Amino acid sequence: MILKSQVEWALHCCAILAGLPDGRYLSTKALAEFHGLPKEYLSKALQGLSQAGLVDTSLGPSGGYRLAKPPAELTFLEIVEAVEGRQRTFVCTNIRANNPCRPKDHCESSPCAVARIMWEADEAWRAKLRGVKLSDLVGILSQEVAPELWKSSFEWVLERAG
Amino acid sequence: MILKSQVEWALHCCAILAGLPDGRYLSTKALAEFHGLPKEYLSKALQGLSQAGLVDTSLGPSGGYRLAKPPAELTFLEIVEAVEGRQRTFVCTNIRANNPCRPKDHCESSPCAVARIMWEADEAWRAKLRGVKLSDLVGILSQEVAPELWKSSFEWVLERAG
DNA sequence: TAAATAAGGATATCCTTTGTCCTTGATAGG
DNA sequence: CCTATCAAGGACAAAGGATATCCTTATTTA
Repeated sequence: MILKSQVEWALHCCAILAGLPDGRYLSTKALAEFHGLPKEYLSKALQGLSQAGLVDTSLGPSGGYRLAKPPAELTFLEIVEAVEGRQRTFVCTNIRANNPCRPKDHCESSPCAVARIMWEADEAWRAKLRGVKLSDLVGILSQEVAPELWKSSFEWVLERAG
Repeated sequence: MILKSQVEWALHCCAILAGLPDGRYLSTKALAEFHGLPKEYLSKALQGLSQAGLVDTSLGPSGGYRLAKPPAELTFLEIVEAVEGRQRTFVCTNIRANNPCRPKDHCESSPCAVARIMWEADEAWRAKLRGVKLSDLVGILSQEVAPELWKSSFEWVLERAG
C-alpha cells in the first residue's frame, strides 16, 4: 500500500506555487523541469489539483497554474486527496456474510466491526493531514533550505512565471 | 492506495482463532471455508502471520493454526503489518535533489520536510492500530453478533478444530 | 497569425495484487 | 509402519493499477 508518486509531486509543486507573486502563473513545463519530472505525466497530477479547485489555470503563452487560495487555507489532506482520491485504504468485502452458519435472510445491523476499526485508523491519518497547512510546509522549508538556494530557486521560478 | 484484501482476511481469521480452546488448531481449509475465501491464497496470508510469530502451526491431520499469544496482547497493527508489510505509505524519491539551482556538492541535512509530514500521518495511523487489541474486536463481536449465530459459529469451528 | 498552454483521450509498459497449481517435508492416527 | 492431512513455499498466470508517452483540441497571449 503505497501512495502514488504523484502525491509527492503535487505537494512539492504546491510549495513552489505558494511562493508565486499574486496574479502570476507557472507552467507544467517549468514545474516539471524544476523537479526533474516527466512533463506529460506531471500534467495529470496538476489536472487533479485543478479539478479539485485547488489551483486556477490560465491558457496560452505565459499561462499555467497558481493557487486558488492562500497557502494558510490549503491543507495537505486536500492536496493528497485531489491526486490520490478519497477512497478509504481499507475496503470491507463483508466476508462475514459467507459464514456457513448464517441464516439466508440474515440482515446486518451495522458495518463490520473490523472495518469500523480500520476506518478509524484511516480517519486518524486524514486528521493529521488535515491539520497541516501548505503554509506550515513553506515555513519549515524557509527555515531549512540554504538561503542561497532558496533565493536562486525563487529567481529561477520568477524568470519562468507568466 | 488500498490495503491488500489479505489484511481483512487475516483480521477475521485471528478473531476466529481467538475463540479456539487452548491447545487446539484450526486448518487453512476450515478458515477458508468459514469465510468463503480461496484456500491456497488465504494460506499466503496465514504464512505471513506465522512468519511474524503471531501464530503457532502444527502439521499433519488435526494440524493448523492457533494464536501464539493471548488476544489481549495481540494488536491490530501487528496483524496488519504481518500481512501488508512495514513499509511507509509515503515514499520520498527526494525530488528536491533535481532542483536545477542546486550546487552539485549540495548535501542534505535531514529528510525532506514533505516526507516528514507524510510520515507523521503514517505514524498516526499506526498508533491508532497499535491501540486496538484483538481482544477488543472479540469484545465488540460478542456484543454485536446475534447470540444464535455466535453459538453456531463457535460449534462449527469446534467440530473442525484439531 | 503563430506559438504556447491546459485538458484530456488513447495507448503501452511495468509492477503489484490476486489466484491457482504443484512439490516437499512433517505429523497424527490407524 | 502407512497413509491421509497439513503447513510451507516455489512457479506461474490473470487482472488491475501505476507510470509514463503521444496525440488532438480549444484557448489565449504576444
